[in-house]
Amino acid sequence: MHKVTSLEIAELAGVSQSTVSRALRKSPLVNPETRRRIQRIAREHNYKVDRSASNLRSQHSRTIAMLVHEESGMDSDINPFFVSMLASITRAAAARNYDVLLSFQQLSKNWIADYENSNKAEGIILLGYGGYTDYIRKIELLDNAHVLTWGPVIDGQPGHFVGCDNRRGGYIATRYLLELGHTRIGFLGDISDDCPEFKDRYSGYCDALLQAGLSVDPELQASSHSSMHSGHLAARELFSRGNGFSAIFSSSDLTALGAVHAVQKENLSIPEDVSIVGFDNIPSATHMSPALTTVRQNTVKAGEVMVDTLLRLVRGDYVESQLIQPELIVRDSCGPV
Amino acid sequence: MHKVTSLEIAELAGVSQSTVSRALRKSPLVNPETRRRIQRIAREHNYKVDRSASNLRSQHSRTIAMLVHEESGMDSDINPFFVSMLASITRAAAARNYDVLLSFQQLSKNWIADYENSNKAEGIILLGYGGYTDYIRKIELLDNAHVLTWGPVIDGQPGHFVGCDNRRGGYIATRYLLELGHTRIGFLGDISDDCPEFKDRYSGYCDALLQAGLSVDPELQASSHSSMHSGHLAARELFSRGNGFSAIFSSSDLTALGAVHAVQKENLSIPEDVSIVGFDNIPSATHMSPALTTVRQNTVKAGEVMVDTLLRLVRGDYVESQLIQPELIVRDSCGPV
DNA sequence: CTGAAAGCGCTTACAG
DNA sequence: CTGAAAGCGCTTACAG
Repeated sequence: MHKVTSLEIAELAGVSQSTVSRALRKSPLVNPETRRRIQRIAREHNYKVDRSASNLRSQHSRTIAMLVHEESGMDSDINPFFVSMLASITRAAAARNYDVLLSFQQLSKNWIADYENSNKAEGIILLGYGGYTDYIRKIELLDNAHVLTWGPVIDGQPGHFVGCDNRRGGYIATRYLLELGHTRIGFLGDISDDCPEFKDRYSGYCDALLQAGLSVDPELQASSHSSMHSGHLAARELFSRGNGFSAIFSSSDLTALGAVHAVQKENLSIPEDVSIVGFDNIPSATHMSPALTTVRQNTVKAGEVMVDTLLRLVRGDYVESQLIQPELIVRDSCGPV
Repeated sequence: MHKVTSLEIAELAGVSQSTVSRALRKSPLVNPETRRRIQRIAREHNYKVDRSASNLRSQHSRTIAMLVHEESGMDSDINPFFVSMLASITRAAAARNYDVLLSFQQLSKNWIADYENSNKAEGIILLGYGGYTDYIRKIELLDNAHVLTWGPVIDGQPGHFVGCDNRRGGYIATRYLLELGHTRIGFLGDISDDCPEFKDRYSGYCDALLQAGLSVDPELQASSHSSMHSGHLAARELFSRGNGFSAIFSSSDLTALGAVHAVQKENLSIPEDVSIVGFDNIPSATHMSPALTTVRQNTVKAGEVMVDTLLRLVRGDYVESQLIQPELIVRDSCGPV
């Protein structure tokens, strides 16, 4: 199959190659009628501008790279939330005429440098989970590169971040449970410095309790990372402590899914005996029974903000970390105490 | 930040630009010592070959495109199985020095043509679900393009496919349940022509039953596509028919997850009252309780086979559809009748 | 509004 | 084993 070039389109249209190039780039310099004719001929011949040539000449790849990194290897639960983010970012990029290169790997300084130095991508979006402290150490080495991370937004941290207002998310979830009359509310999630996002959700949980005149009982918190298995274990630990609780705020939906199993194993009903609120609004949250009340992180918006922010970074504009506002989605997993 | 070129590396190394190019491409023509020196200098200056220039000159993009398409829009369950495939394909491509462009969108003839005509990608991998009949109609329009699909392998179908030996998978799952003494085995999955993969799994199920001297009871089959919600409904339908069964073979793990919920809602225990076998071996299958016995589709192998097959297609080699052999993973969700 | 021309940074056939 | 040179297919400054 012969490859059509702009020169051939030019001959067919009876104009110069430069005019073809201008016409297809919608340059205002070209006579509208000429432009239309050229576009028609290009379409008829399935002509597409060669991206390598275009990139080389213009020194822009119009491509961003998306790196999904995991500390723990591939056999862990991949959080469906990240899959949504992946899709949103890809769509947002497409809408701005950018392509997305995908890579799954450990985070390495080389990988990042390679993508920019080789002109494969103008900037990089990092999605992942795992230890924050390790992570931030690697990010520090990269401050010249155009790298944007989905994650916790913390004052003074190196690098550029976009993330959810986790504290606010924790607050609205807990306040909702308080309004239903619950006073003994469990919290499922790792609140160490290595998980600042969960820690912030916990802070919001504490804010709500204190504001309601209640105290925070550390016995009601059980560590869990974002997986069904881990959530199941954490909920069981809460039960085994025997302190009694009528509601659970789970720092992720996957964790909540595991907790639901644990509750049902105790022959308790949701929401009659135990109310549960999750975090993320993954697709399964709608489909499980009872449908899960949860805190939605707006992935569509997040994807757009991330792409726009990255492109500003690429242009050299000043960029601040940004917070996406979460929102409570009320479904069937919570009831009055 | 100044961009380093091969010409500058050449000056630093005291050789010509062509020699730098050869050295970095590991050409045997270059004196080994010279090559090492050039490589060292390139490394020290963070030099990376400009991909646009390299691609333009060599007329190869060393990139494949991966299109994840959905009939049903983004708010459906994304099957974790596809996420594994995505990751495996990306890793396999990376191992072969290929980049992966990602796109989520409806399947369109244009999209495909654009990627090849613009030299963005040498070939395309299609991952998705939804109606097979619609799908095959679109594939038929593309037979010149380098497109490979993960899906059902059917004699005489247009296009190029790699898929799991679904019939065999259905057979080994059902045979295992038969060996445990089950004779009334439910099947969850859509067996219409629009879902040839599930239909094949059902054929394998029938094979095993017939081979054991049992007949196939259509009342024991309930339609379901691959989601928790749909699996939950299908299992409930099976219960409501009141025919009695002691085991369920579910045509996907997501469906099995929904069925587990339905069984537990009936106050029945797994595996004491009902045994369940799934299909896919998604990460949650390990983590749920009881851990799910399932048919594993080897996504790592599948990713490698897909990339290799696509690259052969790109080279113009003759390519046959290929089957990946499934394997039964025994966990805790099945017991003797 | 249009064309001729330069040049982006490589790869590789050709000559030695 | 090495270098000089052509050329991949565009974009865009320059001249008209």
